[in-house]
Formats: sequence, structure tokens, C-alpha cells
Amino acid sequence: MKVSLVVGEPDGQPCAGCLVRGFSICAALDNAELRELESLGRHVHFASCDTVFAQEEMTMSFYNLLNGVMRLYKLLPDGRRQIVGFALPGDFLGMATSTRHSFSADAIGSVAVCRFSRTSFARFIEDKPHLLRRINELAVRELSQAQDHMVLLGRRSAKEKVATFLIGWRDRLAQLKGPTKTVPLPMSRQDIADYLGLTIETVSRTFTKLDRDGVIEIMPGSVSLLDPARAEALAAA
Amino acid sequence: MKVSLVVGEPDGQPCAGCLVRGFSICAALDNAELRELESLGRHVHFASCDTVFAQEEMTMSFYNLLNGVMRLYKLLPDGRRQIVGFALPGDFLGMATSTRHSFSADAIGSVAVCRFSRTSFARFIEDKPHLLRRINELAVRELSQAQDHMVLLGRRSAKEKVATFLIGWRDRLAQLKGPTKTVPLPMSRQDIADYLGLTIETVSRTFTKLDRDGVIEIMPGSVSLLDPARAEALAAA
DNA sequence: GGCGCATTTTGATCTACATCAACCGGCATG
DNA sequence: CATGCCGGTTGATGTAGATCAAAATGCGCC
Repeated sequence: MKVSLVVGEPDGQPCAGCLVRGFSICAALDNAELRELESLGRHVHFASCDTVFAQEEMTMSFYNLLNGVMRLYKLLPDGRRQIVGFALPGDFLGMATSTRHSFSADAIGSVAVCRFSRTSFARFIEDKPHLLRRINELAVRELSQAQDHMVLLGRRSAKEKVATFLIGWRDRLAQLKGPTKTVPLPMSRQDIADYLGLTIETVSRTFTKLDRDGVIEIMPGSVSLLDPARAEALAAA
Repeated sequence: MKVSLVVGEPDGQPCAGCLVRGFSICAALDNAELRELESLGRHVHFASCDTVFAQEEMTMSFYNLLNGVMRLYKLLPDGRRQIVGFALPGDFLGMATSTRHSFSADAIGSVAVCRFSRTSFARFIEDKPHLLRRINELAVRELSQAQDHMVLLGRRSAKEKVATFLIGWRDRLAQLKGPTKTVPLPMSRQDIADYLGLTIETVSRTFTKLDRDGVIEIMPGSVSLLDPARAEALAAA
């Protein structure tokens, strides 16, 4: 819940060297535009558990995640939490319907973002329909993922939920850093539970069951997918 | 699952007389543009339970719902169904990430849509950033609604789910036709169950409980909100 | 290396909702 | 007007996952 944040200057190096240049909205821009965008953005770092922005807060900035992982979540008045997604490098955050954020976002481990003021970014986008198209594309993709997640929350068993999460997370990481056998899980069991609409105990039990069945091997901070085919079958079914 | 459809000519009258002109993406267009768009669209009618388009089908068309109600849903291989939303007049359907539809849509009662071929609509939009912006706005709004629905599916009780559904549905109808005491429910109990991640029996029981508690009165094809405040409290909490 | 705290796991029990099975009421059909 | 059908409701029972409680594990810190 802390909101401490370390502000840094744009690193001198151009976006050209930026790690997320290929994935993010930036992929739609040419070099001149990148230089312009660069002058608008500020690199900002957050420590683990820092809140980058909170539900109901006025939308003053947009964020392009450069490094680290974030949890995006909504809270009910009584404290129940639903994580609506995890953000990875390249994800663009803050586009809201209204002038207020519809969910909260905080850092899981330390995080680096590129921050843009809402107004200057809006001005930048004004005469760049190709960028707008790119943003729209990303929004539609996210909507589709959201609908997939509704199916998971509404109609799948705990076992299927966990397997689907592991496969989906592995695939997203693979897209960024290439395929690996062991899947790092920087988020806590509570985070996973709140993402899957389960309790922490059920998540834990389901993990150990999958472990005992030889589908995964639980390791501190990660799991190894011993039998990806079986996990994928659970995720698909 | 039938896909019979009656094709009609654009009614001669301009979009100017169209009922959804104010709500839909059309709100972003001037008269000249509306005339152009009009020449691209075809009015099509569907009977109750007709499938307008299906999951995995190639996206050949976009649809602007003019009249009636549609259910939008995803199916798991084993037949489990999750309704991701109900569409009302003014809703714009078919914008997909990929070249294939990510969900199915069918008519609840008879339905009229304005159909655009994917390619000609894409051409139309090309040089109209204001329209693109409008579409983006709608996509972001939908995404936000999807996230709200995730909270409902993952973290709320059956009673809260039903109350939230009734309030939300009432408000959407109110936006279209003005506020009313009695809320028409054209969809079946099974549809409501698949929307809320419940079974038909639980929906039915929850309705009768709310009825007995004096919150609603069940009527054939609709409910009356006797105690909106109590329902709203359930929906908010 | 050992202490203290937070996270995770495991166990025992409970319960909200699912499942299985009648039953009811409207309404279309012969 | 009986008959069958379909959507909805109600009842009896089962169970996946929640809740409550305690132990185990990992981990930073002195």
C-alpha cells in the first residue's frame, strides 16, 4: 500500500534500446515518433508491493511496463479481492473508460515503468491513427482474454483453473523470454487464489495434488512442468 | 443453432431515423459519413435462437444491433457454457483480435441488425480517426465491464450475483428506454445461470428467496423490483 | 547458526451450491 | 378438452471447495 516511488530521468539512451520496443504500443511507431514519445515519458521505479495506481484514483498517467510483474485487481467494499490480470513487460496500463482508474495496480517484486502524463499522451496520439489502431488492437485482445477468464471463473473446477493458469503464464513468459521448463511464479499463493476465484488453501492443495500426480514439481518461487501435455489437457478440457 | 436469416434492403430512410443512432458507434459520425456508412450496411433479421455468428467462425462481418437482445457466449469442448454478456440495441459486435470470432452470438427473441462486411467497414474506418476513437472508447468500456464481471464470477455469492444482474440489467434498459418499475427478462433462467456461473436451480431458488423477502416480485417474463434499495445494497456489498 | 516472522502446507470440519429427481403450470396441438 | 411438452420451481442428497486451526517451511536478520 506504500506509494513511494523513485523518479529517474529518461536514460539518455533512446527507446531504440528499450526492451519492450517490439511488443508494446511502441511497435507501431517510426524512429522520429519514438524520439518524440521518449521526450514525453519518464522512467519510474517501484519497489515490491508499491501501488502504482489505485482504483477510483484520478487517471493522471498512463504506464508502459518495462520490467517486472504487476498485479491488477479490484476490491469489493468488504475487502474481497479479484485479480483481473498480471501485467508483464510491454503491457500498457491506465487506459480507462472514465477519468478514474477502474482497478488498482501494484508491483510484484521491483518494477520499472515508462510513465506518460495523460494529457501529453493524448496530444501525442491525436494525429497518429496508426498508434490508435495499435492501442485498439491491444484493447480488443485484452477483452478477448478477459472473456476467456470469465469462462474459467464461472465454469471450471479448481484443478482446471490452476492448470490453465500455469499453462497461460508459461506461454506469456515464453513469448517474452523464450520457452523454459521451469516456470517462475513471482506472485504469492494468495495472488493466484484471488486470480482464480479460489482460496489460498485450495490453491495450495491443488498444487500438491498436481505434484503428487507427477504433472508438476513444486519448487520455491517456481514450478517445473514435468508433464506439460497433461497440464495442457486439463487447461483445454 | 439454426442460421436462417432474412435479408432486407437498407430501408430507404437514412440512418438519421435509426433508433440507435445516438448510442452506437454512429454517434461519432456526421451526416455525410452516415450516408456513406448507410450504403455499406444491410439490415438483417434473425428469429429467436438463430445464431448470428459462432465461435471459431471466420469474421466476415461486423454487426450493429438495432433491435432485440442477444446472448454472447463461449463454450468449452464438453459443452459447459459461459455467457460473457447480453447485447442490446446500439451494441457493436464482431470486433475480434484475430480473423475468427472468439465467441458465439445468438438472438433472444427476434432481432434486427445492421450488417457490414469486414473489409468494406475496415476501408470505411481507414481515414476516420474520430470513428476509431469512438470504437476504442467502446472497447475500453466493455473491457471495464468484463473486469467487473470477473469480480462477480470469482468473488460473489449467488444472492449477490442475482441482485447485481438484476440491477445491472435494469440500468442498461433504463438507459435505452427510460426507467421502469418492472424489469423484462427476455432470457431464460438457464441463460441467467450461465451468465452468473450458477446452475438453473440455484438461480430459481435465489429468485424465489428474493421474492419471499419482498425484494422482488416474480412475474412471467419479468420481475418487479419492489425494494430497489435492498437489491442495490446486495449488488454493491 | 539460531531466532522471529511470513508464507505455505496439511488436517478436520462445515456449507453453499451442485446434482439428481419430482412436480407444476402454461400453452400449443390434435 | 385431454395430452404432451417445455420452462420453471421445489425437494432430498451429495460434494467441491470454504473455513477454521495448527504445523511446517522458508527466509531475513542479528
